[in-house]
Amino acid sequence: MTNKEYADILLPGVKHTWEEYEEMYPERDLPEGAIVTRYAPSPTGLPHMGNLFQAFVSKVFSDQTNGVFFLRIEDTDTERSIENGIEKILEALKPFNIEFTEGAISQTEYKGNYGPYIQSKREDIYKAYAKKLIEEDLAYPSFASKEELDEIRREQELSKQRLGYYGRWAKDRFISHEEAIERINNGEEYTIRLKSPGDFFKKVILNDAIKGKIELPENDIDEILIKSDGLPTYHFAHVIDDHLMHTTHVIRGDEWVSSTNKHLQMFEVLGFKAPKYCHIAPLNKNDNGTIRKLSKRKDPEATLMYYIEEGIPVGAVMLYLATITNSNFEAWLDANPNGKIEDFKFDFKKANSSNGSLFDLPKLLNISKNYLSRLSKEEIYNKLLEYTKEYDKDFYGIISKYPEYTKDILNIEREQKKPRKDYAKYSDIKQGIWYMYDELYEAKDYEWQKITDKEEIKNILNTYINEYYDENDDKDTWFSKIQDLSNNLGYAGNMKDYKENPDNYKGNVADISTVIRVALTTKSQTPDLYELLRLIGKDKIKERFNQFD
RNA sequence: GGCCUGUUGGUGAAGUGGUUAACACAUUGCCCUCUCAAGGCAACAUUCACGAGUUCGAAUCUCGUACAGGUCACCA
Repeated sequence: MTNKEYADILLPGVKHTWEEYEEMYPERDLPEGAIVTRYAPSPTGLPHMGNLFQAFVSKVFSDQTNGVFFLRIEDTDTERSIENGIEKILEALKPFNIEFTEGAISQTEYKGNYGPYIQSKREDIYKAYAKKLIEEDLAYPSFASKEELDEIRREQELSKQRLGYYGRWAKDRFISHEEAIERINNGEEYTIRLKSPGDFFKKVILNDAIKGKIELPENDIDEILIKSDGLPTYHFAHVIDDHLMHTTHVIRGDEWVSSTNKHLQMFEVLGFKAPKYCHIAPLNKNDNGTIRKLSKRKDPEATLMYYIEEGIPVGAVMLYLATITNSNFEAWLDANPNGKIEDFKFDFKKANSSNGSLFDLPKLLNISKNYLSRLSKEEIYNKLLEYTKEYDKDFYGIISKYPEYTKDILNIEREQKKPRKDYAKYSDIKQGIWYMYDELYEAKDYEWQKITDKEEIKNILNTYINEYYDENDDKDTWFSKIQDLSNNLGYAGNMKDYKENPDNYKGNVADISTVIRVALTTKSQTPDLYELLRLIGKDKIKERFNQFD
């Protein structure tokens, strides 16, 4: 019996030969230096921050070289795959502007010439290549059951040997074709394993684009290529797919580095050119002093929905991911405040090569503050509208009723060189400006400061509104009138005077304006009082001044 | 246990044989100021986990130790 006939028996019904597949997926026609990357999740749940980070890095590198960034679904674990996994992944990623140039669109559709992009639909392809290896006597059927494998492991542990199906432990390597066929005919289940040519005591070099040179022992384990359900293992699927899809850079989590010797070996054995590997460190978190990987189950901030629900701007999240990717991004942004992520040249060498970066929420919030302060009033108004529509319907109703008024409020000290930075999230905004709306304003819980005497307060307010306040004043005359008022009532209009001789005065101009501020808003801390008064208007100011008693 | 990787201030980090060891966040203090938010200025690692070695010279190179992470599935 020839090896070819043997391969046909082991993997029957394969429609195409590997040579045919090679022709079906030719080299890509791309400009010099174009990077082809992919995001290759298993549809076992929703993507989390770590996944987003990986996708972000992959996209950034392909974008800046006019390359390709595609989505491949790795669903060879039928047990763990969830319903509508692809749609859920796409939907979760959508708000973060992760768009793919090609790949799966839904369970049944895809775009691009290298599909299908769902591994369970590529079964024939993997088998075609497995057959090639069987024909070349580089792969063989293995009948070892779960129990037998457990037994081997036990023995290895007991005798303190390296774990795995290799060398003399790989007994099925030596099964004759005849015996194999007989056992198959008897209905025994089997896998296809690689006949590993590796020597554990020799080294293979992985030149990682991020981590640099890493020496690994050659792989000598007879890794499973095709599982007994006919689907490939991750390792085999990765090698076949990234070869056929012409991935130039495999960007993945660094939990894979210790398996990379297997992958390099498979590329070699199949005669393929291996891609460049870029292993990125995981996102960590400081949990009461211990550093651990960000966990989807334990950490709310690991889930993508957290950011949407909290109202943390997606744009800020992306800026934060950019600074984690290349720490010099931050300095660049500082020098180019209106710079876009697309304009920054990312570099693998500048990526964090250690054991992981701390995912620091306070830092992200700081970036977010700056981000929000740079938006125009229209931009922030529209974003706020979007957010409240989903998460604060009452407030949504109010701000959509008064669009121009709301924009003016949001614009206080905004469109200037050093804008206010008081909000890190869309959800912070309401508590900063609620008192500007009659629908939300309540004349109670006044935060009076130094001046608390009711009669004194009334006197200040009445004098101010009747004798001093004029809506047509510009800011300077507005303030000088407050100073006049202060002087006339026995308060220092000038802070310096007050500081020099505090005993000469009942108080100072700050106390006076605080009274006005609190009477108007109930709060002692607000944005610029001049703007607030102007926006509220004289009639309503009077109304509010009369409400507190 | 084997294999791989890492360890720079409270935190994230620059740094690749000669630097006063960048920068950012946080913190503290001062200034500015009608409150706040900002902004400005300053302080914060005599030292880069520890121990040896190479070198005129080491955070940077070598070895060892400690600690941390990853990985050793018919999961990805």
